[in-house]
Amino acid sequence: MRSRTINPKDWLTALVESGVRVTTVQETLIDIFAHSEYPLSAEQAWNVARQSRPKTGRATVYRMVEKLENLGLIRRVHGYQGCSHFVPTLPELMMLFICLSCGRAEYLDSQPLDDLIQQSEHTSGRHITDSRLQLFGACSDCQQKA
Amino acid sequence: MRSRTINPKDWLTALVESGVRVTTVQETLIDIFAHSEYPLSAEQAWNVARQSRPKTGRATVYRMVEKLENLGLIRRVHGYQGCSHFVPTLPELMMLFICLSCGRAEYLDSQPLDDLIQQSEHTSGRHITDSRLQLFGACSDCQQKA
DNA sequence: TCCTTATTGATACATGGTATCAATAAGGTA
DNA sequence: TACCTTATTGATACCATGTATCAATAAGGA
Repeated sequence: MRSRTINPKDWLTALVESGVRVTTVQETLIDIFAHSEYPLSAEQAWNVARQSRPKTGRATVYRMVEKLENLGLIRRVHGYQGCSHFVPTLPELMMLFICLSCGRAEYLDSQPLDDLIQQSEHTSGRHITDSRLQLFGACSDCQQKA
Repeated sequence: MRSRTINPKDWLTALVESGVRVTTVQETLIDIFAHSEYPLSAEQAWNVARQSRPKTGRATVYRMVEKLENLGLIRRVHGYQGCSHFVPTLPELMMLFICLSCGRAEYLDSQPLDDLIQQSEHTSGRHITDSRLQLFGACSDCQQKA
């Protein structure tokens, strides 16, 4: 169910196309977010970044996180541990699932849900432009262990 | 679509049953949250509360908000303005809709969605215990004006 | 290689939320 | 009703997370 096809190179390309200069901090942070299986906060990303790049500034990381979010490359997780963690965005629109036991983020096909939403738009007169759709629980691994 | 049946008296009852003493701050805050059409933050609730009760303490309001949330009487809105706003919880499980134009919160029937989720549980081996389901866009009023 | 300028990192600051603790007031009891 | 115990409150100080500022640095075109 977790078929992530995230290519850090594409992220760099997206950044360049947004008109910024390519720096080593960017590459470091892109790598961190693109490869983490767990939602990361800016603070956590900062800590990870300094392991390989000790002088990395805190503000810089916060700025990068904001930029990555604005470009749609990472996506905020609205969870129990707060709302300041991020996961990579998949190319397709997918629903997030967070395992409360192991903390991992999984992506679920949200097509049926999208259909449902589109249907309701017609009948209600509302116009839906964005959604925040997340599920919490136990992933199948953790479910089996329990 | 917005059929709110919230009774402040029930909230007081719920508080009492949770084993706390009934105070005037509680009544003030319950009234504020139960009657607001817009999601309110603790800070906003504090400001409103002080209009009728000037000496109300900030920490007290934060404490009450936490208590009301724990009792399930109010519910956190995960939105664009941050994740620190709250709306009254309806007796039934409903999906939240926030109008990005007027800011009002509406409640949508989430039964079809619940069915969908339950279905996916069977096929995936996951166990879903909680969900964060919110939609954003323009309500039918704002949609017509545009 | 040089030069311009976006980006960075250090610092100070703002905001949102929490811990502490003496003063207050609920509400049971005599 | 007055009293007493103790939960709750409000003021303050505090902490954590995020943002503004600005001189120093480094991208990358000329």
